[in-house]
Amino acid sequence: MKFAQGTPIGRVAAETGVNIETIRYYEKIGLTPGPDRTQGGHRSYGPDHIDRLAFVRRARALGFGLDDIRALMALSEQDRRTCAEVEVIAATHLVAVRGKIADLVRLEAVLREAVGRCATGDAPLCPVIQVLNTRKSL
Amino acid sequence: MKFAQGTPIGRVAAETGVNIETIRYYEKIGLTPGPDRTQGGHRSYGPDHIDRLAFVRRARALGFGLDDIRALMALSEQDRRTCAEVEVIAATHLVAVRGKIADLVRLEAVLREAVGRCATGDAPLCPVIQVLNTRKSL
DNA sequence: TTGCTCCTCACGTCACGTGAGGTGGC
DNA sequence: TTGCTCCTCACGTCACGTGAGGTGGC
Repeated sequence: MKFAQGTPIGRVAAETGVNIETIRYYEKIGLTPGPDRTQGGHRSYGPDHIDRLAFVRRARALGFGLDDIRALMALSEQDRRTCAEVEVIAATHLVAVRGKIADLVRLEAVLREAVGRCATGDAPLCPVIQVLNTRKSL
Repeated sequence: MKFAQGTPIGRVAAETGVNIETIRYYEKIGLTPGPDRTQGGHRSYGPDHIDRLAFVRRARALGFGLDDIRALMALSEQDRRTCAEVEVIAATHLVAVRGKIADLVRLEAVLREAVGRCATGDAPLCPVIQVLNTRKSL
């Protein structure tokens, strides 16, 4: 009576790359369904659960927020007519990612320049402190 | 007896670009010193306070964490021999910024490619969902 | 006097991670 | 039986933002 047992959470974590506590957190907030339990109360996962967690993990790796992921998971279970909605979510996220890149590239340039002047060592005042004391926008 | 009054928090917020609640938060965690108070208990800022808040704001705009900023502010008040320590903090942060940029650029490429295939409309399955269901690293 | 600004709490946000104290299962 | 894994619950993290309920100051 014990064949086809599910996978325990630790193994799921190792297979999906999602931390054990994070798996429980996703279940708690309703992002992923709660699995069956053993008689002792331990979680017992089936292949579907593992696929879902892997999906969430990849979506997180792509920077999607949990609300977006919730929507993406729902859409992924419907027919391909929903691709338009998926595209909206992904395209919006893409814009956000590009915005973050642009911001960081700007910071990088300012930091690189200031740190570079530190390295030359011939600045009268610390160039980094100077930048932080300079009254100009970003 | 009322000349040389300090600046109220609202004006400080407007001048420095730091939100009122954020100014109070910085004071609460000891990042910035608490200013004098009026008889009614209102905060009254002097030029030094305003300079400090502007410093914090620029450092935050460059992506420094509050602990780094605490250290940078302390160092900025010492002689220029501390530039080496400032440089370490800034250079470490620069490495982190570059790491984030690299991560985001990778995400951007994956998202752009998938969303691009959505736009052509001739994919059998939604390309974004496909990416999320594909078992490969990041 | 109006009403705009300021005050102090406390709780919410985002996506988890950490620890305490206790138990299942090979 | 050992000890590794799992359990729940509560609190911590980061850097704030929001709201409640009340008051100062021109």
